[in-house]
Amino acid sequence: MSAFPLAAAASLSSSSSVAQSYGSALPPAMILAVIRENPVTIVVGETGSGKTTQMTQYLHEDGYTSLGLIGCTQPRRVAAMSVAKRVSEEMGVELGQEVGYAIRFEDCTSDKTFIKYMTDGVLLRETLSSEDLFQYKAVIMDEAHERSLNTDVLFGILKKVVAMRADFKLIVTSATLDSAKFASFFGNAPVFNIPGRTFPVDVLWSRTPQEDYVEAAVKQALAIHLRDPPGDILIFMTGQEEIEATCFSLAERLDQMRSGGQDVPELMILPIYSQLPSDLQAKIFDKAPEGSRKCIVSTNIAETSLTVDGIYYVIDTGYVKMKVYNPKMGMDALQVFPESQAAANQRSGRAGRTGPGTAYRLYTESAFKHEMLVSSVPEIQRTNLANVVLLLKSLNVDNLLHFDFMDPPPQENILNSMHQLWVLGALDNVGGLTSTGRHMVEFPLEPALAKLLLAGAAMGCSAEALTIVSMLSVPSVFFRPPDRAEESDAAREKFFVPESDHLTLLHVYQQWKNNGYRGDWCARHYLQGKGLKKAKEVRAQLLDIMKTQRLPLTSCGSDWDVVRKAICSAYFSNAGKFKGIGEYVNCRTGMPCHLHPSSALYGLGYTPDYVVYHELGMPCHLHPSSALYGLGYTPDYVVYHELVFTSKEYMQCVSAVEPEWLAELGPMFFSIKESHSSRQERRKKEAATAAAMAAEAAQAEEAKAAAAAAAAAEEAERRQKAREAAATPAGRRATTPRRPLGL
DNA sequence: TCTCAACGC
Repeated sequence: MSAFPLAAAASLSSSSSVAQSYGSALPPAMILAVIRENPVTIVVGETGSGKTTQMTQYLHEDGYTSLGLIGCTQPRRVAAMSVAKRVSEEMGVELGQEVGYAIRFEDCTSDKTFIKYMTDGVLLRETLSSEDLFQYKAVIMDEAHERSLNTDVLFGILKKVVAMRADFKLIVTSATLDSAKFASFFGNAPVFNIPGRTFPVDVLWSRTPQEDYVEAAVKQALAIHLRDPPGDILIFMTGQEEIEATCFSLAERLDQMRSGGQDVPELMILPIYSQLPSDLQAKIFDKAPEGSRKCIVSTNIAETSLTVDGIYYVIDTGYVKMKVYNPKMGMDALQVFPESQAAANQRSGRAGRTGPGTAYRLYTESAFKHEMLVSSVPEIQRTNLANVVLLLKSLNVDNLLHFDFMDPPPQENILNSMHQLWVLGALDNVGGLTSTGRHMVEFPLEPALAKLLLAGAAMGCSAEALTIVSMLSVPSVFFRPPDRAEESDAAREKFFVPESDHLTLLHVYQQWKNNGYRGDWCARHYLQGKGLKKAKEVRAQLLDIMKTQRLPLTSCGSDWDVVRKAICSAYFSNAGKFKGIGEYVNCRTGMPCHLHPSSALYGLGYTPDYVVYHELGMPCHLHPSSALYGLGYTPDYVVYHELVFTSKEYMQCVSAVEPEWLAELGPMFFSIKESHSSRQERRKKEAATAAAMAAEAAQAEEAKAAAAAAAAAEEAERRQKAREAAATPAGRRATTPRRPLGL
């Protein structure tokens, strides 16, 4: 048996009611003995304890793999891949053979595989085809304290598996903070403590609350740079805008000092956030030249996803951006909240990976103790659960309100998600799965996108739907370097299909295909080649699933109106009705959604005689990245992929739709009837004594509407022409059908 | 009032 590097310092503590004690030195044999004797074991292992790579090998050496697989789940794909690679190297086998990994759209395992690393979402999906996970003898849920949505659902499912199978072992890793809670959820499971090998970090508090934490962080970073011994600095901010402001201000202050004659050593200022193009991201791993140091300004991405060595100083603003779902509004809000105490400790810990470090917290100790939650609200309690509901339904969980969640989500979220699925035709009137629902659950997609594929198949445009769904399943392919924002925006606009952001994505993909899937073509048009390639892979995998589902692959050619209709049938719950310049209202909830001034739909309007009827109305905005933003024509009705409140209620990924489609495809929400205003008009006219005058008035009204419509059409045409003149992607006009919508 | 954290199936 290989040496267990953790054993020397490992100890076993017990949960409240299991009074076992194993002393301070714990050989692997003892850990394995406890696992043998208990169906569930909680392992508290700090970062750097090596548990992720060692535990699977121990279980293998203890014979668990002779009868089945050992699975180990990770919250992130890169972790699943890199850990599998390392373990395969340690065991001297080829990756993908005895040791492999599986992530969405990528299965790197074989018949020989007995240790399998995977994302927790993959294991969750596997429970669909084998409810008791019979192929696994043991599952290790790593980083379970992060409490991802999938982890939490798996908790409930694996608890059942443990109850069903006496031969199954579950090992859950947790942070110290949650170990008692985890142990109690799994029936007083024993708890191991495996100390990590990180260095101590001095925590320094702000004496007074900071009004402007960007300014405070800049000052602190400069103070460290000018005063303290070598070692790199990591600053945590909430988002891209703050990061850029911080970087700018730091550079400016350094310039000022130098031009004032001060001798300031060099400081590499490095922003990092997920939307940053990957070549710029990679710079944070460059070593600072001798005599200088680097200062990384980061979002949460450096809290868990990215680990940079050499950090001795952490500056923590104390805030974090989080998505919170509001079921009443059907909207996500992306808002800044104080971080949790657990997150603060995690951030501080980033200063202690290479040597003893210092964490500067830009808030008071009292704020930490009294204003911060001990740990973050688990994702399952603040998210749309449509996907989870669909999955549990297909696992025959009849009553979701009684499902054994460690922290149950608000009942309202569950009921709202069930309603969404009913609306999409995935659930019947008594909450059972329909055949549509059974088709949908086969796709590793959110329900609306799965529905879009099914609708595409039914309407003869599944090839186009497939491309759009694939493009929405990868990070945005539009490349927007902060220093070339205008150029890249102009490049993006050349691909715009004015009536639809969804069709714009389709257009980009088709152009890329027409240009031989070339990388240099991507670079020229400010597109992420990597993302497009990924979309192509995703498309192929989804196509495989479509084949097994016997769904036809058909193209509608250049008749893209059909595609918009398919989009409408997936997204009619997210319909917005034109309200005023730049402003829409969600037809159902009354939620506001605004057109962004750069939308194609912005700035023009007309009044239809008939409307899709709904009294409520709240504004929603077009996102500035939308093809519909500010380009000059305004459809009366749009559907959107997602509504997120940031500075405003912004719709993301918007398509114009015909009102009669909404009535046809979403009859539970919409019916066509005469609008209030046009009814009044009619009655007025009826009351008029002179029939001739009334007719004249009507004529005048019509002429006005026609003129407005013509003007709108002309304007749209003009803008289109202007864009075409500027556009370079070959053949765009030839392949993009368009007509001014609803005019 | 012209822009969004980072994860995942």
